[in-house]
Amino acid sequence: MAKEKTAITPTRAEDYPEWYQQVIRAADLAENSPVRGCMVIKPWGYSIWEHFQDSLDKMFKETGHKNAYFPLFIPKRFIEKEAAHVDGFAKECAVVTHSRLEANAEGKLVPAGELEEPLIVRPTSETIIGEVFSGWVQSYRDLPLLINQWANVVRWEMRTRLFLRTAEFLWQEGHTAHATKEEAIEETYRMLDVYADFAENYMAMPVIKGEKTESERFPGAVQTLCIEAMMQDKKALQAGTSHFLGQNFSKAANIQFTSESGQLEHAWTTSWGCSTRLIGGLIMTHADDDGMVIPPRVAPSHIVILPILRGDENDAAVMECCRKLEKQIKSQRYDEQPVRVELDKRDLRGGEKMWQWIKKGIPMWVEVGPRDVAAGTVFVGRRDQGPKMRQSMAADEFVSSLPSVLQEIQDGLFARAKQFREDNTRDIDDVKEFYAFFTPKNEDKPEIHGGFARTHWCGDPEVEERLKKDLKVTVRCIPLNAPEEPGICPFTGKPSKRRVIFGKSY
RNA sequence: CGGGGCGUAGCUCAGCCUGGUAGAGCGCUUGCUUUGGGAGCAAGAUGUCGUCAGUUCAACUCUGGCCGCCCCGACCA
Repeated sequence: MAKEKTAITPTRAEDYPEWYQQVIRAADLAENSPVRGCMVIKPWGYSIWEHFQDSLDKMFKETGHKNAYFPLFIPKRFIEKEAAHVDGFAKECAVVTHSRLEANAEGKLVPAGELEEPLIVRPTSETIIGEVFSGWVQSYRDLPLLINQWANVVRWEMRTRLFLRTAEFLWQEGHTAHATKEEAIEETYRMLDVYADFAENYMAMPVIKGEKTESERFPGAVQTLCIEAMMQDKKALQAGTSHFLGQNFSKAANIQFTSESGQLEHAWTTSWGCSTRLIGGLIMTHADDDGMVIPPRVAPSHIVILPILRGDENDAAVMECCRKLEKQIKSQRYDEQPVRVELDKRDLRGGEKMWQWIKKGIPMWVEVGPRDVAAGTVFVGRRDQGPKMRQSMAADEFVSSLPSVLQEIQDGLFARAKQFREDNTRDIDDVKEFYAFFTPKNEDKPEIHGGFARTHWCGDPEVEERLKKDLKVTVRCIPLNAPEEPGICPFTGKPSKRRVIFGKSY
């Protein structure tokens, strides 16, 4: 059987990491920049980020948060205040040490004006925001303090991949301070729920809510919660985190307040964030061998109109019909907003044009040619179905069905992703089976293998260390919603309270 | 930061071993044909061969330094 031609070479099965790069290129989402480790996010990719921002921002505001902005630079002494935090981030900090450039004898610019204290380009803002919060918080009446920031951060990574790990990335970071431990913990869980809601209902990316083990915890946190998603190569992607910071940062930054009973107390803080990494997750959840697939709720455009122009007397009528259709489509509403439509008038061959949009992952496209104009029909394609499954239908019927079809695509993508995760999740109670599950059959060129193993674990960090070394497998999370299920840890024979999720991660 | 590889057209790369100042495919532009489909034919544009120095009459080719990128390790939203 001849191999079907795919728009992306190689396919997922042939070479997954290369496929990922090619999808980004074909969909025109982003590209590597002249700056080491930093990416250029192109309009189509950035528009996806803007939709993420819009939806998340609304959810943050509905849960009582307000946006603010804090400095890009953090004085070194702030970062030094929280010991575990320093340990975690020191190795990946970009440091500003000079304030100007001067020409040397050879005419080359060299840094001059050394700063008295180096400035760290924020890898995350707990410390600087903590310092500022200490000035904002005096009384229990100032709490809770619920702040979010949309910003860029820098982590000097050795190896980078577009969206998944770049030296600079865009994100939001929520920072809150509370009068009581209970309230802060409640906030930590609430924001995790927001992330899970967003991932599943907007990105159509099913996630498992859970808690990180001590070894995977955020530097300086008491408790780290996360949502974990399974990519199509069966590896796990952490898609959002929410941290209960206890009083670690409030003690470091001296966030103190006078309580109702007149006591001077340290506040309890949280932080939570998600980044442009989510776009990497979106790609690896939905994209296929023909390119990107974008769920309607976060798509830059829902539908593109492709006029079939043949350079003859019919063209004017076709364009006229397309403009009318564009207006009708815009009058439809999906997700409480007008349906987003583009009319692609570019002077390109029809087939070429259609495939460009398929590769970009637009949820739907509609072709209009002279025969359609005459018959009052349109020719409709859906990205969640094969490019050959296009259908002719009455134009007005098509327009009125749009909202429900878009929702059908949204729901279908989620269901498909969830099914994939379930198909690749197994309860494993035996060490041999566990090792076999996570070992590729072809060692030279590992095939896509593994998945999520739901396995008992006694809580011993040595087990984590060994599995990481042997198989590169880690505890992705201790699921929150799983009922207690007493069992035996297959690695130590010790008792275990519940199964945890093991997997290979990004 | 350790080990390996590579920098030649917008992209992917050949040429280098055996020095004589550049090639292919894709892409781009134009023309003709084709037209409900990622097309064909023809013509054309685009390179200080990463960079600096050395050897030489002559360096993309040989030698050395530097810079950058990729892969494998340690780290990671």
